Amino acid sequence: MEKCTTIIGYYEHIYNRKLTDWEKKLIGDSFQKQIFKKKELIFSSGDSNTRHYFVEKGLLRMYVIDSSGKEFNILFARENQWIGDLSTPAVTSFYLDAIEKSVVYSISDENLNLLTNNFSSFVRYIKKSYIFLQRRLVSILSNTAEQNYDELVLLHPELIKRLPQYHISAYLGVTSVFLSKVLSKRARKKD
Amino acid sequence: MEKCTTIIGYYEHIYNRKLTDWEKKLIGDSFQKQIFKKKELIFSSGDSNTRHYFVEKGLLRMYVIDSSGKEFNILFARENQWIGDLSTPAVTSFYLDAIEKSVVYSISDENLNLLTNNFSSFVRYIKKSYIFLQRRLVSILSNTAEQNYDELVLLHPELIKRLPQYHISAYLGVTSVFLSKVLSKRARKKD
DNA sequence: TATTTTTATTAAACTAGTTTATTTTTTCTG
DNA sequence: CAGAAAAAATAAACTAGTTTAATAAAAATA
Repeated sequence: MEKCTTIIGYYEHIYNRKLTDWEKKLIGDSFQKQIFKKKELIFSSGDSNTRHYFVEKGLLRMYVIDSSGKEFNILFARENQWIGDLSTPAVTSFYLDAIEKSVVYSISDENLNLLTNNFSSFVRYIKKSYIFLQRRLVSILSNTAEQNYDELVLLHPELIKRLPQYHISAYLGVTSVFLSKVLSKRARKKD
Repeated sequence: MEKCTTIIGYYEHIYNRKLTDWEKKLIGDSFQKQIFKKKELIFSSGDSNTRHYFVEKGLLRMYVIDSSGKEFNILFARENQWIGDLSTPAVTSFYLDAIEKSVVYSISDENLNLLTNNFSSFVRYIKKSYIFLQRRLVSILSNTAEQNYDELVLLHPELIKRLPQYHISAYLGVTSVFLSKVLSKRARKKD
């Protein structure tokens, strides 16, 4: 499986030892070498079971498109970096494309799990935290403070009740004065 | 170790099986029950080797304070949720405090690693990704677009060279028009 | 329940960032 | 290297969000 030398090198670096032939075979069988040309779309919002990508050469970006069609970049990956939606195999809300012609090794979530027997609670915790944070970043980048407030009400109504408003505004990235203005304007409209 | 019933219950839920007495002892020895009163500070920016916290009862928040003294909340944790700075044992730039009187179980990063033998490359990848994203969120919340541009130039000069400016603006969460304006204004000043 | 402290509201002047459209510059391709 | 296409700059009118400061309402505590 000489085609996977970069990935094998990466793992040997991470583990700080040579890999066995068996391990090398496992890697060779799990990863798939792919070449994407400039601007090529790798996965789209709506796709499920997206793969994880390790960049050998080139530059990828993961991004979202908001309701008005605007793109917001979430992450870039260049040589020797990983990129992908950690919420896989769930349906993704991200797009992944190549900014430059890129050579990558991709792996399914299932194979990656097999490779790294990662079903411990801590891994779940990190993964969930990461997905949560990613969602937040997307919201902050692409929504107004008012939209983010509504989202918070929808997803975490208990928090709204338990938190003083100034903690909520700091969470949304706006001043307490502004949040108060937004809410009072809205309350007035309802009457 | 009956004091850790919540944590043991949590692990039994995660693993979907009963824990052995040995495992229960390990948990009992690793975790430390703590009670924090309302507004009590748990850790501060500058602290190193901060612990991970599992909330049994109450509400915690992790936040940053920007250069102008403004607070931005990064994460809240209520019953049965974890909170902590995943970049530990490195020096943290976060603050953690209790919004309500809280009962928690805390564990050191070292013990958590022992408990979940998590030295696989995938765990490192998630952890690094998470820390990276967290840093980005903090920047987006607390800096202007211009400051974020400077930070990007400082930390990732290669990216600036490899990316078209409109991808950078989308990364910073502003329009390409605005970034262009900021940069040209600054270029004019330099002359 | 009266008082103090904390939290939320309002106002007004200001700044950061958007939108749309046009022009200029740079990069890609035949 | 000419022409087309992609990216960057500019302008101007606009909106989202900030700042400071004063007032009002709600919550905690004696």
